[in-house]
Amino acid sequence: MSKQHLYLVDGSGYIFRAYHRLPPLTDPTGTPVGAVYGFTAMLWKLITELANAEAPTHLAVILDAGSITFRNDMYDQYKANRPPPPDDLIPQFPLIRDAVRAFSVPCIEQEGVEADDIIASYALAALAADFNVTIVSSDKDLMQLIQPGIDCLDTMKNARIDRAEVVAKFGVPPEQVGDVLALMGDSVDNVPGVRGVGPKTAAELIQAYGSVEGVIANIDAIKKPKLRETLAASIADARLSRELVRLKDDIPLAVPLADLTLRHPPHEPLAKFLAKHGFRALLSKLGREAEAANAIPVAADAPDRVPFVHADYETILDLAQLDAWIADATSCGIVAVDTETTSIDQCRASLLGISLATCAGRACYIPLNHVQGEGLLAEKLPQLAETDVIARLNPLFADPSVLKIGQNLKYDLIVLKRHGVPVLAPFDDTMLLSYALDAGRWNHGMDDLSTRHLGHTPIAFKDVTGGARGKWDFSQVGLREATDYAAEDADVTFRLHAGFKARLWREQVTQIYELVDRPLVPVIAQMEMHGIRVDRSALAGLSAAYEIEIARLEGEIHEIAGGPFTIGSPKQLGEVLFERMGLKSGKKSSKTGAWTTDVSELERLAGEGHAIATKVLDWRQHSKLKSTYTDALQAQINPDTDRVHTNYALAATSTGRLSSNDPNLQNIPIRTELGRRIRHAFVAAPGHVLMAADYNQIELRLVAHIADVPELKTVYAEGGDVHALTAQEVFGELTRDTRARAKTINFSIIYGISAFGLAQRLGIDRGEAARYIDLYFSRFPGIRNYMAETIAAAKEHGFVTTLFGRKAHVPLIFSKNMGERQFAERAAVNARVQGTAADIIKRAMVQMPGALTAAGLTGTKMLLQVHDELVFEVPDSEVSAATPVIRETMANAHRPLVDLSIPLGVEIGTGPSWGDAH
DNA sequence: TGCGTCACG
DNA sequence: GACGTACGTGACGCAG
Repeated sequence: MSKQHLYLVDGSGYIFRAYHRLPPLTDPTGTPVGAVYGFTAMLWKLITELANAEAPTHLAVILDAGSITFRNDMYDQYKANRPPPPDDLIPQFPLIRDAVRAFSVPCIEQEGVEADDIIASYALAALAADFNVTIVSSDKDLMQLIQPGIDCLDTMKNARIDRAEVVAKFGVPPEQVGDVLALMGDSVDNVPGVRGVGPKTAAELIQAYGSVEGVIANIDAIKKPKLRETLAASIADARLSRELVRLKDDIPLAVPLADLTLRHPPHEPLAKFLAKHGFRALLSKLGREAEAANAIPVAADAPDRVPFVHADYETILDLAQLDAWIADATSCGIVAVDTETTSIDQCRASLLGISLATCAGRACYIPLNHVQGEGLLAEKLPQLAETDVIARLNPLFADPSVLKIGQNLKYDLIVLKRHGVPVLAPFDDTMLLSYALDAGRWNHGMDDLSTRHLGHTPIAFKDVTGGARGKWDFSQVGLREATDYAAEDADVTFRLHAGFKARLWREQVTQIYELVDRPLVPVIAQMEMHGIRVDRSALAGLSAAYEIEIARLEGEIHEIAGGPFTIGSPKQLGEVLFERMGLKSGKKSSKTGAWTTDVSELERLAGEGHAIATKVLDWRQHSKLKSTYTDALQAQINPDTDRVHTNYALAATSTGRLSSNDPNLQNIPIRTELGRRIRHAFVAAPGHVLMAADYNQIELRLVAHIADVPELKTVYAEGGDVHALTAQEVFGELTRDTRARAKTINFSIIYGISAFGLAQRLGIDRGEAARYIDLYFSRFPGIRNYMAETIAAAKEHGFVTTLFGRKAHVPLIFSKNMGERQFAERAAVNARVQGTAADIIKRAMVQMPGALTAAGLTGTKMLLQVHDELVFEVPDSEVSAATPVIRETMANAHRPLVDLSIPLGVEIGTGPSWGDAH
């Protein structure tokens, strides 16, 4: 006969996790119930779905009764930093007690102690009574309790945590976890710990000395001087922390163990509770189909109410079927769309199929060009004709009353346009919604979003196409499998949309999404489709010239080095320079222990007169230019258009900037004459010129505005020289040299200044750099305030916002590690400025097509964006008319959303090539 | 795949 | 007084 098994649910911990993981659902009365739903579903699962050997015989939910406990007597700052629960979570606490009662499960809480203490007391009492115990929690404090007969269950990850897991996680067994936790401290609970001691150090110390007291007794034996000092200074904190994390395990049991017996969930109260809050999926699981059908479901669509069932996805093979889906989409007023193609290159990909979803769990795939067999033997499977399907879908795609949803819709927009779909509007993009909500917190790819927000990981593309190497093309995937994969993507997109859309207003990012990022999609799609003309033979000529130079330098380098080696291998180069040749003090070695051979190091050697260093630098420059630019760009020319089509990533950066890839056209050389030749290979089409329009010092202008520095604003208003002003203010005189140094100082402000960094850039010592910074701040006190306020805002919210309301999350601002935290502080300061500049140029791009059209400039095309620069291809006849339109559009791009107290300067140049347009 | 390096704003 | 040190990207070659 199997043992009795008590499950102790850590209610508080679970509620918070459910709240953050689930979308903001509301019940029919408008009460928020997302966390209640998550909690109820978890309890249901626990009671009904565990296999016999693990099934609970006894169950209790433990909650925190109040925020003041006996630990506050020990330390009044305990948990003092904890923010109050979010507004819409507060009304859910009583509902969770209702839920527990509806299951006829005891709900235990007690003033003056924490849920963890009650759990500890019950766990040990039950163990003594020969129960098995499972603690449903992922709280690290509770892991102290794990021992034979007691384990932890993380229901979110569906993972059991036993002794071995604890050892793997903490480096010590459960009975020593409390000692490790005490040394580490906990910033959330405000357990002081020992400064500078993280999980690794704490584990090492406890492994060596057994306990906090053991460490204290052996402080003198600790090798690292810094650690020894900190520990010696923190003995009181360490002892206090040890007591704070110690669980109180002898609380009298408020409800005797016998009363925790789990009875089969009584249907009536539970059904009533589920119906009241609209939890239809659970009602049907309870066998209450009728009530499920009648209940008003939770609003905001609970995406995880509906399971993912691949078999439910439909393959569309006849027109009547297709028409039914189109009718469904039209009556729903909303449809998720996804395309399957032969390539990730949107400008070359051809269409294989289209999937649609009209509801969570209701999705289909319309295969168009799937084949059976390979190569010449490939035979097209019976499917609907592409032209017929496109003709039927076009009215839906253009229907203003039907919202189209996509994930990275720019891709689909381009592919579909190339296959006869002129319009896809109105639309929402889940990738961009996620970006507006969570930029800087995580990536915005569909698989990650699905796993994170829906708790479901979609089928991986490479699993469908046969292994890592992609044995097959997606065209050869069978229709059933293709449907499982493709329809699931549309289904996931549909479900993600509901959750994101509900958060948009609440989290105040509607403007950035609706007026900046979303309208940019068709604009960028057009730019990518236009592409830019590249002179292939010019590139080939450069490649050949670089090749000769590389070969020559290679010979000379090997000669000096006394033998051949791979110059491109930093490892080998370092060994040659600093070991074989014995060059002096090539000290710097990094994490891998290898010699540093970067530009600054080689320049130092060159300055000391080592010819080999100069030659290696030269070799590096030539091989960089050849491999990354002249060779690679030739290969990127699209044979159909004879132009290069970059791909702009709209949700890749943490600050709101775009990024460019395949190929990256935002890092084409310009700073050196040698590299600049590559820019001359970017040319205008016959009868056109290239026009480059740059914002002048936009980020520094924004600093002047945001930090409200009167002197800087005046200089910008009067068209003066800001670097000259800075030179005058900081150095007291204006010379070529002081102006150059002032320019560096101004840049350092944008990046979040540090004396060390500035010293390195200026080649001066730290003290001097610190004096300049002090002087700068005393001259422009607004800047110091602005930086402090930005950092304070980041610490309060975890993000900073641009003038347009874009959020840039900086999660490391909460790091215990000082280096990481300072890094986050600099990133926060920079993100406001960099992000606002990104918003401005994005607004310019959104408004540009309309401005050009309104001026009758139908031949002028926007081709590229390089952060503060836009590149256009302009017919010769339109050059003089286009210049003022582009200038005005860019200079006024912030209006009417934002007011600026400085003007935005725009510099415009034209020429036959990009190199000539600057 | 991770690292070092270097191209850009 | 020590810590590590500018902000944001993408692509390449090497070596495990």
